Amino acid sequence: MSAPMSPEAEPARVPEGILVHPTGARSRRVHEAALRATCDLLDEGGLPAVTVDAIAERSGVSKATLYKHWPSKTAVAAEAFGRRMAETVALPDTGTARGDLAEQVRLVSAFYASPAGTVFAQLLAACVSDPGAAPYFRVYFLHGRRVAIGVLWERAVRRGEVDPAIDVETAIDILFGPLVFRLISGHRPLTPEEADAISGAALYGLLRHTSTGAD
Amino acid sequence: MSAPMSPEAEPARVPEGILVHPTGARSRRVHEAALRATCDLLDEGGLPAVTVDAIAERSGVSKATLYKHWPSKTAVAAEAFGRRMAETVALPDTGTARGDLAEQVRLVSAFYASPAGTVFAQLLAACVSDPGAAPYFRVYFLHGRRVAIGVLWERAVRRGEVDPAIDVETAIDILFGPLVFRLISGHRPLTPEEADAISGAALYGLLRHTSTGAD
Amino acid sequence: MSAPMSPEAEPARVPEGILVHPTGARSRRVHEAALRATCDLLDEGGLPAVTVDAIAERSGVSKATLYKHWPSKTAVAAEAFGRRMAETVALPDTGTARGDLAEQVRLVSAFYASPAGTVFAQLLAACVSDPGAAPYFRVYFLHGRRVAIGVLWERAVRRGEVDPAIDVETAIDILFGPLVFRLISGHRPLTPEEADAISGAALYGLLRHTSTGAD
Amino acid sequence: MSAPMSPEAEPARVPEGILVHPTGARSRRVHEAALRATCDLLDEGGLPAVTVDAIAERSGVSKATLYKHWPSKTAVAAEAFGRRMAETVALPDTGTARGDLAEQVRLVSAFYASPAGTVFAQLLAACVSDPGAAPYFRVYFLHGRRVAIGVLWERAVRRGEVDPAIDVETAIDILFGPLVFRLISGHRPLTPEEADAISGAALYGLLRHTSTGAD
DNA sequence: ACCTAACCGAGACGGTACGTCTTGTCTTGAT
DNA sequence: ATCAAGACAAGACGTACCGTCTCGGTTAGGT
Repeated sequence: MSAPMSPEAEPARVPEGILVHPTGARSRRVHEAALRATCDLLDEGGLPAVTVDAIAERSGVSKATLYKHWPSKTAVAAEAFGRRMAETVALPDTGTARGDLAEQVRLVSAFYASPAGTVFAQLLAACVSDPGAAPYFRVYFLHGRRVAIGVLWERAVRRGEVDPAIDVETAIDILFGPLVFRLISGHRPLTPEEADAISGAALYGLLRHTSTGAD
Repeated sequence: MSAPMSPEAEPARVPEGILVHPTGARSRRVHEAALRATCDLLDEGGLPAVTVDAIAERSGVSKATLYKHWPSKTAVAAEAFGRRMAETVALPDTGTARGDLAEQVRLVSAFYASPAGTVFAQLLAACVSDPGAAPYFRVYFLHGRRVAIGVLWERAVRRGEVDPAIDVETAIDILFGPLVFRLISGHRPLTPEEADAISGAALYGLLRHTSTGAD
Repeated sequence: MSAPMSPEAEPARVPEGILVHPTGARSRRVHEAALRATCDLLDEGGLPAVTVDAIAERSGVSKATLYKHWPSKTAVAAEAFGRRMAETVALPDTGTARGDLAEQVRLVSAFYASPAGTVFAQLLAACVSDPGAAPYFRVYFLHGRRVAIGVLWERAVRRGEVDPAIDVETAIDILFGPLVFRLISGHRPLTPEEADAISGAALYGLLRHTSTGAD
Repeated sequence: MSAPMSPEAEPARVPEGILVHPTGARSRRVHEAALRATCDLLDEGGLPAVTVDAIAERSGVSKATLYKHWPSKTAVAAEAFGRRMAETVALPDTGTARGDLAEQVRLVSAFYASPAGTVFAQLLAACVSDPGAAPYFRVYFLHGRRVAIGVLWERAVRRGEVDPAIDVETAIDILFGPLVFRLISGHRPLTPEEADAISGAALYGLLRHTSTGAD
């Protein structure tokens, strides 16, 4: 949680792609005013409501200054959204890996189906056409989520419940990629039942479990 | 594959959300000219190059007419892209389900990593902020793909190689959702190795295969 | 009042610039339906509300047919307005020429200040950018007015009250030109008092009346 | 003659209806570039050639900026035309009021019959359907003309040649209203002879000069 | 009673201009 | 030196209206 954008501290240790604001005293004030205004705008109208002019007007930070702190409005929105959502990550602990992971898939599915999930989808989509914003989204939002789930996975590996040969990144993508796909394309709903079907298939695999008896 | 937009044929059987242009004789000419021009634009500059004005200028179809045929430029691009890609679906046949599915994941991964994959990502992203275009993308692109993979899955089910309790939709999302997630967010590369890791984990499941010994 | 556009009668005796509709039986119906619809539109929103599409929709007359009967929408509006206003010309008879003319100036001033006067101004203005419509406005509206005032003038000439050397056309323009100028440019109001000031100055001339005797 | 649009000078003393652009340093450059381009367009194709897009392209001033400086393209054209014509007002001095006024009517009549007169008519007409532009036309064109003629009239009043009871505004309208009427409606030509007929009738009045004694 | 034109409705279409919106750069002046 | 305020160019957007056109259906008048 060390503030990765603290400018005067170590401006060199910059996560690649993330701007470090100019020199540095009123910067903090500017930074936070902009993020707060952007949060409000996100609440009111989602990403479409986040306009550089709107942020400038709300926050009292001028457009020129905004462009010194972020490469684009999407980056501001990504950072604002990421910070706001940072506290909402609550890890389940059901006692078993399959229980934890299934519950987590349910939770994320519910999150995607909520208003905040809409904003998430908008940000994800915006990053496609705005590559400069992608690092912000990864650092300020995705990273925290992946770390959290990494904890679950590590626990499961330690317990010997999951296949240790599988990379945690792969596991995450298999569990949540389907949800993301549905969120974006909207070809299927994001209900708890669907979430369970997905986690079930992901945990046990698509192949037939012939093992037990004769086929 | 009867032209689904032929108006006088069956104007009633409209896939929901897909516009059927008003009456309809010169319509066909207009429709195809617009799609052809849009394809060219997609080739040259991806979705950002697809502008209503550009389509109009290239195709000789006026803007007003374009808006009578499609709800937005994204819809035109989705239909154009979908039609163009319709023929490229080639199903592997390796003899086993796990071989077929793994190969298909590799193929799709390669597709996503290609220039056309970039356009795919742009369209997917655009549909988030342009709901009117989503049906076009689903009908003209996604549908064909899902049907094709459905064939693979059916074959696998018939062979008894995969778990028949798993819905084909769920299977598809688990196999390709991770690829889509990576394509959009760019947090991980789309290499053949990664594709294999994903298909492997999806086929065999995340849980530890205790099967060998006593359970 | 003889229908000057009756086609089968004498299609040759066409006032220059006025279209004579094709051959001729349903023509009358079309003609009148269009004019009636146009009148309604003029009432509701003035000339800006008169759109070719709007006339077509209201009247049930197709656009193509409208263009066979009139060169432009302004022409339709001019004819419609002219016919509608034809009956409103009421000539004053006060006993003296100066009384008649002054009263007429007051009446016309009041007309210009009324809603119908707004439409008159719009039509006049439209004729500048739509030369094809000008003949319609002259024939169906201005002509009747000028004829009516010509009667007044003739009477005044016969009575020996006005200068017989002055052309009636000149007299008309001097009396009403100022009103038209004000109507269009809006630099001065169109009140009864102003009307009297204008007719007074026009009747007695701008020069000082030294005639009587010593001053 | 003091630049009436200099913003920082006295932004309050605004002729009603005339926009005063927001703040204002580069404003002057923009303002003049737009007016110059508009003048060129007026020369080449009259008011119909004056298009917001055309002005923007020619002048390098963006459309959005144009709309911040003027309420409509007609307003730009009116200001451009007015400024351009400002220097052309040359007052006659024949020694007598009737000579001066008659000559002025001839001059204005000739002006109306010239290409510039066509533009004048177009602007006058456009102001009917574009009320926002009318103040511009009055302030930048009509006002100068009326002031100039006011000088003539004052001189005539001082000389005791004209009726001092007649308001200068009324006199102006009676002398030039007929010309404007003819210009717009085109019912009569604008020849020098007609101009003399008009000024003669206006100066001496319509009533018969009878009266008293010998002529 | 037909038959053959002309006429008509309906409305799609290309074209042109509109007025608005957002982005990212640049300038000015105050702190 | 930094910043707010905001003007500005660029260019896409979606709409409106125009005038032309193509399509069938209808009506009439000549046979």
